[in-house]
Amino acid sequence: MFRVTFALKQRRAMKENPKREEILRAGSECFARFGFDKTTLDDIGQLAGLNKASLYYYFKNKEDIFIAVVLAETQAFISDLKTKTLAFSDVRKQVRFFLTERIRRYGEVIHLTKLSVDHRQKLEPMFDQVYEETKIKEVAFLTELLKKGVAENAFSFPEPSASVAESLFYLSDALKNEALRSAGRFISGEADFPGAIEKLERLLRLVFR
Amino acid sequence: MFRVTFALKQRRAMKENPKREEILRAGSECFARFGFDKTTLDDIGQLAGLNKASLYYYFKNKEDIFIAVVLAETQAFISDLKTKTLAFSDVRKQVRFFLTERIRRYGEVIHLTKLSVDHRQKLEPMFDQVYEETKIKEVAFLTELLKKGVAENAFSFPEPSASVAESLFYLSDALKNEALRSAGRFISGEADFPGAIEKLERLLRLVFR
DNA sequence: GTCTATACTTGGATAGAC
DNA sequence: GTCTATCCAAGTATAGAC
Repeated sequence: MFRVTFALKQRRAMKENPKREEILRAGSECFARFGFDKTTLDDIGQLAGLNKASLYYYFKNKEDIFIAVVLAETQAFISDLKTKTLAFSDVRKQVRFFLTERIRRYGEVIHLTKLSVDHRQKLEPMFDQVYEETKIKEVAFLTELLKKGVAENAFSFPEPSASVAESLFYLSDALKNEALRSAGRFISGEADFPGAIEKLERLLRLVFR
Repeated sequence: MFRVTFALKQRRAMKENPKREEILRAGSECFARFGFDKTTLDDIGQLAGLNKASLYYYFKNKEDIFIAVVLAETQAFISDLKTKTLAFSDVRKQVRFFLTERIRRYGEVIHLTKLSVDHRQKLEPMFDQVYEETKIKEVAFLTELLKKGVAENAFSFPEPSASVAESLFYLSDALKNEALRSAGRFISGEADFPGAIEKLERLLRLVFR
């Protein structure tokens, strides 16, 4: 329910506000290059072709721009992940790709989370919110994949596909987060994503026999 | 003459001022990560373990720190280049490596030149100075290589080694700069150094028969 | 030599003209 | 909707205590 409201707001914002979109593009570029702290509203404004004061017409403050950027990037990330997943012909390969790729690709998006300790604490609730949003969609997608696999007799489970999907998703996520945490959370650099992917693949080999 | 004075100043500064050295290390790290504009004196001070006001005991201002960092990095770059060059046994290979490697390696040092247009104009004379400094040393080194090659009968020229060295050096430099300029000078990113190296190597094959 | 205090400049944010 | 003017906080730089 919240999800629907949210998605609608997003879609409307995107379709009916080209300037807002432009600001998001500018923000995304600046945050990626400089990180949150080192990005100024002048940076974003100049890139978007607007006076910095005008940014406040579209967003509450700098953090709000950042949140919107993270949200948009996450959305695009998931959307692209689904497309790439469905390009595989074999359902097992789809499941495997979806679960491992989201770990690997997380490393590419993570530049957005170059935050000072101060801002990290302030923005953490927002991250959790985006995270919950995304989780629901991802689990739903994975559930569809599994159901399809069961229907095609590619594999079978003693439990409902939805529960299996949730378990597998949490597994993938736990491995991703562990890789992150061991490298200092929200600090880019040296998270061992390849290690996490390797662990996950070994586990999938067991699950699929 | 200027060169000698300069080198002495450098050496004394390095040997007798461990704190100054520490500031340069801190500055180098910050400038590399954030660029000149986005680096604050607090960033450097904290990393060097000094109050930002104390930085002014060692340096005139922020630009002065930046200049010293560029100088030190350039020095280290050339010194390392010489060592790596002399590791080759064949004189021809030494010449070839020296001329191509300095193009390739320039790309790694270039992060230091992430400057706003404003600061770029202000600091350009300084860059030219460092550049002239370095050029003399590099040409001298290349001249030695060529003389050695001639003495060993590895190759011969109708002109003095010093003039040939200068010509070859300018060639290498022109190719480097062209690659830079086509990508927007002092902007890192997409300079075509591989292309420049390729051109140079083809030319060297002609020069050495 | 290093720091605190402070003058001056730039960045984040608001008010209000157009 | 967008901008100028303006407030307050952070950044650059200086003066001066210790």
